[in-house]
Amino acid sequence: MNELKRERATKERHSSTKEKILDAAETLFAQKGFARVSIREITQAAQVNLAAVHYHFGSKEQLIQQVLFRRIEAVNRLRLEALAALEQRYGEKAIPIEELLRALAMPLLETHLTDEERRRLCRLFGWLIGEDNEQIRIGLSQRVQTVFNRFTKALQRSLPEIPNKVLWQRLHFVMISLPLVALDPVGILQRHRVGSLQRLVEEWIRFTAAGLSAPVPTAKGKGR
Amino acid sequence: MNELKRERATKERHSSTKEKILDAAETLFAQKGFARVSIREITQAAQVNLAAVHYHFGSKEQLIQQVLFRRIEAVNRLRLEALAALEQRYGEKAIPIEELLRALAMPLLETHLTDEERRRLCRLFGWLIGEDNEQIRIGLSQRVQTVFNRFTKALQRSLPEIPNKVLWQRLHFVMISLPLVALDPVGILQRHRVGSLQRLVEEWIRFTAAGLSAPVPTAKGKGR
DNA sequence: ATTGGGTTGAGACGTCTGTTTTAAACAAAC
DNA sequence: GTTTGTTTAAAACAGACGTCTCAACCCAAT
Repeated sequence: MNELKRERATKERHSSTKEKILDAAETLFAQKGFARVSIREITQAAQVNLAAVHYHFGSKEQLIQQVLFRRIEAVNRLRLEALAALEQRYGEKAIPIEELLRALAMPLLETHLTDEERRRLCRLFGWLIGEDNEQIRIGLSQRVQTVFNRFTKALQRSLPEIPNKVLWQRLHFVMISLPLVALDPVGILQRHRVGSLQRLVEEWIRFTAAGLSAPVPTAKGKGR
Repeated sequence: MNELKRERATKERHSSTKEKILDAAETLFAQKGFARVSIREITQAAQVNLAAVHYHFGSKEQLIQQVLFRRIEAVNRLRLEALAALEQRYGEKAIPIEELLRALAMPLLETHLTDEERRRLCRLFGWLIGEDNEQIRIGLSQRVQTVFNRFTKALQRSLPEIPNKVLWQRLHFVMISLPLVALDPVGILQRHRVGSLQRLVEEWIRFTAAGLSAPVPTAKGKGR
């Protein structure tokens, strides 16, 4: 009952106050980090009242969480959809690693994003790395877990000779480096004209695909 | 003249006010990020007067830069020393990629650091990624450049079949992922008992070595 | 012993922060 | 019409913030 009423009341023009706040906050957080953005800045950008943040979210801390969780869930959804499409396409056959990596990277490279928006999105995840708020870390790893499991399983079929545990670890290396490569914090794109981010990501795919496939040393002697 | 006087005056017990501030600031920045640490917090931890920060550094912004530059220069020094040692050891022969990667990783794994200090150091570089202050970015890439060039050159001798440009790019992937792996933001170490950070870094070395060595596709047709 | 410059101490400066409160509107549901 | 959930407006709160001032201090050089 409450939910229905709220839903209709807030859908005045398909962008509720809550959403406006989330959108503005996400943009600003991505630009300057969580601490350097004030609630006043957010409400001003969103063109809503200052008190609205505390009405809808309770505190700045909870707003930050909502911003992050909304975005990570969207990315997760896209990744799982891409994986499902691949599984349907390949059926019984193992999916090439490169395709799996593309499915992971794609949500950060969506064509409907401008280059600037893409950078913002990646930067948002970049800020996350230093974050040590326990609630955020927990909520985040919970949300990422299913994506991890599904992709590890798919990888396992493509790389049967590599133990599950090692694949898990290597997938971490992959997931950690991706947003940073897409963010391009050192400016590879400008320095050597790589052309486009897509080209850079293709290089990253070749790099990580080889890393994932690296032979593991056998228990006795050195596996060369 | 001024310099001499200052040098002697500040060397009261080999830890000057300036150094105490830098040390305390580094620790706190690593824990909470640059914005969330106040200079009152820093001076309190360093047991110096509040005004000392502005006397020695001018502003908080410049203090941040000093903290970063001091640390990156220390890491650079260790990396170049390790590389020089390798070059002496191997002489004419090409240095194995794994050894080069170890030389890059070593400064973050120095044994005289506790696990907690190591995490702090890596986290400090983590915060850096999101930073978009231009002065910091410029000062930083300047300082990293020589390390990059020297290691690329060494890599080139070990991987002659890979074009220089590609090696440069791949080295970026390596350098970006290293501090994050050492920081272990997702907690691989705890989740699967990898044992120690050293073990994890060895896994990272195997991963990145394979990535660096990945064959590049030839201009015509797909280089498989 | 006194001078003088690098250094420190304690305090105050506006300004901005997150948060809370109060009152008044507004739209839709019953 | 009344209720209910939402939104706005304006103001205030206490506290923290970066910065600045200025007298006091220390210690080598004269």
